[in-house]
Formats: sequence, structure tokens, C-alpha cells
Amino acid sequence: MSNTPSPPEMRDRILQQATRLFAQRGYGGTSVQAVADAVGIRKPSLLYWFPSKDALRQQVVEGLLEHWKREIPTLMAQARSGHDRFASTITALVAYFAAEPDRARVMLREVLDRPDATRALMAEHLRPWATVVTDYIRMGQELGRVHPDVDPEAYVVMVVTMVLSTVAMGGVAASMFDGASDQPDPHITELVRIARSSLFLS
Amino acid sequence: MSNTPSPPEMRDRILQQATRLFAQRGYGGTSVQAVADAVGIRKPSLLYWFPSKDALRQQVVEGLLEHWKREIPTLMAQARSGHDRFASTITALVAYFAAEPDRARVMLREVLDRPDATRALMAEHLRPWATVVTDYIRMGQELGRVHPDVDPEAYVVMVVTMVLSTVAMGGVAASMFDGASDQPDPHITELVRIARSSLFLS
DNA sequence: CAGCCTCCCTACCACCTGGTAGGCAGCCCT
DNA sequence: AGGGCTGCCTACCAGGTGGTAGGGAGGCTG
Repeated sequence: MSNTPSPPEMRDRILQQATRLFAQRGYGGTSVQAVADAVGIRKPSLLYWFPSKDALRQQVVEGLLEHWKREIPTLMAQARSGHDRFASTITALVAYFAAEPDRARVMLREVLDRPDATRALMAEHLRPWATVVTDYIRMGQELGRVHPDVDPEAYVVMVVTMVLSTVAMGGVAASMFDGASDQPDPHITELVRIARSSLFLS
Repeated sequence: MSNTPSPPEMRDRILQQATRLFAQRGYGGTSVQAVADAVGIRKPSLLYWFPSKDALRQQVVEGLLEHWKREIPTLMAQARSGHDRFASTITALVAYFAAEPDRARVMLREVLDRPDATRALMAEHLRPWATVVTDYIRMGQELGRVHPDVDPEAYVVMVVTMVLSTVAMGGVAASMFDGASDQPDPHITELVRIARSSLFLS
């Protein structure tokens, strides 16, 4: 009577707590025991759902990328043209990570812990939409709206790096940044300004 | 009586290996044993020089900041005015971290592992020279050379974050970036461009 | 009803963790 | 010569690590 273990629910609870703890203390600094405790189950019950600690880590990362992949279309589709498109795209990107900084932290830690593997994973998942953005930038360059000396690929990498790191480092001072754009955070505001003014001419 | 009593060599060797391993695998992912093995001594010999693993971590971080503090004057003093000053300052900053990416990695990991403590530490060590830079930016704003809507503090934080993260994430694709500036790295080049064009007018 | 399958449990494993106790060789200083 | 100090060592510890074995409660299906 105490617990209603609907089948997939436990898996998600474990993934959720694991994400939290990996983000906070890192993979090496988190024991399976700690995750089990956070969920409220015993260690072997956790190992029933995930055959090993490493499998758990993989699932956490995969879940993150899956979620990302699912959100990108929404994120990309909410703009029309020119400066507006830029503003809303980058705002959505920031909002996405700021809403759940643990995502950014886990990703950053993964890059530090497993540089090659993670870079490959990210490239694979992000290539399509990154291409959309770089194409758009190149178009802007041809139209004379974007600085001609912007390196589109490098620019995108830099902006994503900035957003990811800024959010992960929590410079985001706890401001939830929900909804539209109240008074987000000086660092985020400056980030967006930097990204914009280093991209467009005039 | 000897000029440099050379605080035992072993201490430095341990710190060096510890820095390397902490950067690579993180604090939680590195055992005292592993550090001792890397140095080529037994664990208790390591614990003779550093009373605990945590003390070792503290010394590593402190050493990093100390080195930083020592290099900043040099780094700040190698420019004259205007764009040149900007270019050489940021180039020196990039070169400093790019020359030894482990420094950036350890700092980044520290920020993730101990956000509050590390931010406090960095603020304490960096405040003076950060102020120099922000004052310089404000002066540029008054002279009409710098974008009026730059937030100087946030700008500095963002640039340092960018440099740190970019170097730490190893987007620096192995190019050693030694000496002057051959063909550094597209990401670094773009980083410098972004930093510059989002700061200056025209 | 039996039989099975799902899910979580207790009990246990070998190994590794950070850390301590204490020995001992070599050097310096009376 | 002898005492003490430095710097590294072997031997050991309690507790935690990831992971396994196997049991049993409860639900579903025959």
C-alpha cells in the first residue's frame, strides 16, 4: 500500500536524482549508494534498473541529449527574421539551460571527464541544427547584415560555450529567468549583448 | 644561507601530478594512491607532505591562484593604449591559459565542485586587476571609443569565462599556441574577435 | 488454485578509500 | 660517538566502493 511502483516511474526518479547529484558532485564524487539514498531505495534496487554505475551515467547523458534534441525544433521555430530571429533564438537557448542549470553542469562535466567521446556525441546530436544556424549567418553575411569576418562555426561554438558555462557556473545567481524577460541577470544580459553586437554590422 | 632554499622538490612534484590528475579526472575521481603512483612514491609519503587529500586540493588551487597573481602584472603591463592594449591583454590572457590547459580545467572543476568558496577565492584574488580593466573600459566609454551599453563588470566576467571554458574544453585542438601567434585556433581567433567587436565602437 | 514474472529487498563479496602507527636510513650538529 | 631531525618506507585499519546472490511479496495469467 505504501508505494505504487508504476513500471517506468522508478527509472525516471533514479535518472532525475542521478542527474542532480552528478551535476552537483560529479560522477567520481557520487556513489551509487548516494543516488539510491536520494531516491529512497536500496543500492541493489538501483542496480536492477541500471546494470552498472557507468550505464547510469550513459543513460543520464543520453537523456539530456534526447531532451535537447526534442526541444530544438521548438526552440528554432519561434522566430521570423533578422534581429528578431537572433534575439529569440539566443533567448530561448539561454532560457532552456537557465531553467535547469543541472543540465549545463552535467554536460560541462562530461566534456571535462570524457572530452573525445562527449565531443563526438554532441557533434552527432547537434550538427543538423548547428548547420541551420551557420547557414543563416552566412546568408546574413551575403546580405551585408552580418560582420564579414565572423567565422560561423566558431561563432556558434563560442556562443554555446558561453551560454553553457555561464549557466553552469551559476553566475546566473539563482534568478529563475522564467517566462519572457523580466530583468534576467546582468551576466546573461551582457552575454546576449556581446553575442549580438559581435555578429551584426552597424 | 643558500638563496633559494628550494622548498623541497618533492612537494612540487606532488603538486604538479595532482594538478594534472585533478584536471583530467576531477577531485572525486582521483585517489591519493593514483597521485602517489604518478609521482613514484608510496601513499604515506604523500600524506607526509600534505596531511590530507583535501589539503592537497587546497594547495593545488592556491598554487594556481598564486601563479596567476604573480603573472598578472606582467600580463597587464605589456600594452600601451587603445586597441593595442586590448589586443595584447586578451592575447596574453589566452596564451596564459592555453599554455597549460590543466590550469583552466582545475579552476573550472573547482567552480563546479565548490561554487561559493571558489567564487569567493577568485573574487579576492582577481578584484584588484579586474578593477583596473573595468576602469579602463569606463574610460573608453567616456571617450566614446567603447560601446556605451557595455556592462564593464559583466563584460570582464564573460570574457574570462569564455577564455577559461574554451581552453578547458580543449576546443583548443592540441595546437600548442607557443611563441607569438602562428595560426592559433579558429575558436580562439573568433573568441578574440567577438570580445573586440562587442567592446569597441566602429 | 498453481506458476510465473516483476520489483525490491537483505546479506554478502573482494577490493579500494583516506588515513595512521611506527620503523629506519641518512644527514647534521654538537 | 651519539642524539635528533628529515623523509620515505612497510604494515595496517575501519569504512566505503561497485557489484552479486538469492529470497520473497505481490500481481497477472493459466
